[in-house]
Amino acid sequence: MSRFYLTTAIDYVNSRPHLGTAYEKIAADIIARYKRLSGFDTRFLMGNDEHSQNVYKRAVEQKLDPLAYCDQMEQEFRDTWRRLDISFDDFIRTTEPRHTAGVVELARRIHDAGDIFEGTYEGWYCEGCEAFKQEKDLVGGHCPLHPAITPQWISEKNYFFRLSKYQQPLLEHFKTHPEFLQPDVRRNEILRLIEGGLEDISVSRAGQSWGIPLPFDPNSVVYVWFDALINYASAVGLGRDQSMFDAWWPADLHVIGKDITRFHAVIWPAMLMSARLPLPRQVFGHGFMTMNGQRMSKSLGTIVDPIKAADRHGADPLRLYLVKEIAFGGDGDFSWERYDERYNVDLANNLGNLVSRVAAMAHQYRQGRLIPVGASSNRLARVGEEAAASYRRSMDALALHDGAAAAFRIIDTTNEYIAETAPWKLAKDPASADRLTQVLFDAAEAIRLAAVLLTPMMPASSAEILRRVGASSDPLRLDRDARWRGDGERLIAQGGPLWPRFETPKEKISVTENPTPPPPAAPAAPSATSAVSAPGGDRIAIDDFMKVELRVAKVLAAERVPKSTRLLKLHVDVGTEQRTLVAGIAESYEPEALVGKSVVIVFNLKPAKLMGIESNGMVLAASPDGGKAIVVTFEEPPAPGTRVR
RNA sequence: GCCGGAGUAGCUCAGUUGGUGAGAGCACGCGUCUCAUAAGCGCGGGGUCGACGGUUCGAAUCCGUCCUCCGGCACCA
Repeated sequence: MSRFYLTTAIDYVNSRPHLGTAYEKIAADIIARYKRLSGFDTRFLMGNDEHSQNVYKRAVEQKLDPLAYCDQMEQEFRDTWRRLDISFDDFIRTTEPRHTAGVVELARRIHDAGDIFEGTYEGWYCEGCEAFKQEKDLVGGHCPLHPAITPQWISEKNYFFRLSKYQQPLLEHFKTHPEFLQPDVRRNEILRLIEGGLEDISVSRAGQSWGIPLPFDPNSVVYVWFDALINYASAVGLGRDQSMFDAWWPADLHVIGKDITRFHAVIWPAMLMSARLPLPRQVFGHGFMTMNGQRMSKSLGTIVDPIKAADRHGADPLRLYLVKEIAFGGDGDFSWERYDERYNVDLANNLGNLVSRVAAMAHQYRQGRLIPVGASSNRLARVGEEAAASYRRSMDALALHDGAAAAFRIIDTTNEYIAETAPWKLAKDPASADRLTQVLFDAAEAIRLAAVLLTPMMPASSAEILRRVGASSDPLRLDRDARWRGDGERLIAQGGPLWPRFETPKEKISVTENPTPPPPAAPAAPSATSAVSAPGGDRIAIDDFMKVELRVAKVLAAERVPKSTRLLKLHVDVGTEQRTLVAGIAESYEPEALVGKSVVIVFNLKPAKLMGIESNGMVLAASPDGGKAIVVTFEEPPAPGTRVR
């Protein structure tokens, strides 16, 4: 039997999975289930990425051993995936010994190939800014912001991977394998990036303990990205079980988010080329999920909890909504309103109701037994066969949304067919007895066929529908079960509504009230003008707010960040000290215009590096949709350092 | 700023190599059946196909310019 090995990205464990993460797993799961249905011996891998400094820090914050913290997170992830009915065959964690074995093996191979070299990461370091400085940024050998401090020349030993060497081989591979990276938008972007030249990349970190030690220098650990990519190979036995590895490698498909395309379509294949291992057959970079048109972000409250979403109507309705609404590869939007709407239309009104009415008539007129007495309806059989063929074409091309739509064409046609044939009229005329039996049989058969096609999207619901129309649901095979079947007896089972209609309250959305009923509080559809409409049911306590320390800061100096269009580097006085911070306001403010102004900053924000500059704080500014930032200032500036609340 | 993609009905989108009077689903309105989950089915309103020029017998479709949005380079603090 031919095999199919597919993977999703492994997830950082520094927060619980949100709907965007879940979307990727659901899509991959639908592909995996489709492949099984198509008769492939399928292996579906997922996992967690644990060797990140952020994970380490998060664990330390919670006073946990990093591994214990990761164990805890693994449970959270597994719980979510179970709730969403994700049928992974294997789940790998980068802290497992089997992964280490794979990393060691691959690192050794690349090292043996001469593609790892020792280098130093070095530069001028300004203690005042706590950042490395470019030579060109220094004025007379000193940092312009700290003329009194002499910058230090610091260097750190690192190992580098000779990525540059693989520019041509990668271009060649892209040329000969147009399917390697999909969709095409992604492919073109990456092609241009490769054409623009590749730089060697650092693959190790010195002086850290959280990570996998390099086999040829135990004082360094493998850089987290290099480490993470290898999971796809270590999970199928690289460096540990050669026969298993031979059986499953190369992977047929890596399903990933578009943000990490470079790693999967450039670095990863180059690593494999260096190690003389076959390349994965395809990388698919899916789009992002937005919530009511806005990027999912914690601070905006636009994170959707996949478990809450599944609890609202069920895991299957959620899966169907995501895959049918969003063209696979493109970005997609989630809104509770739209989710409810699709649930009612597709499932309650069309599919669910169709199952109910056919079952009811089969029982009312034929005691639940349907035996075909003549030829099937030409129309239904033809639409069914056509839809099944189009479904397979779409699914093979990973056009999952089209696949789902094809299945629903059968359902729509069956509803039309019932209206046309009007079985309740046939039932009144004894002369039409055979005709009635056949009509009901055909309707049941059409439902069966649609349910088979929908199995990857809605595994549990499809099984229940198949049971109700008297068809078997275990080991389904597309080549056998996705054909119109005009023979055989059907014992129809009745049951309650598969998906009760969901009634949305009629009153219009208001800003203060919780607009939508129970499960998750559905934020009112915000107009395009307000980016900050707080979800009514998701307020924070005063204590939460008090964690944020806002203070008045006076701008002492400001300059543009080189090569950046949006960033300004500010040097500010916060009363007790002076700080450097970076703000994304260069599009609306000239640096000179800010000097001397008093602004509000988040004082107790963790430092972050932007364009190589460490930013110690964040300037508050309004961010109108599509407009330019407006910094919060004062008519009468208080003394620097004054607390704002 | 550079590169790429997109702008079609209130919303989400389809529209193959230019050619019958511009489509689908949802939402809305009307009608209708009664098997069914106030579901189904039928009909309908509504669009200067982003703007302006050009090529052509003919342009949503090809070309140019511009506007807006999105994405990547490259940065959400």
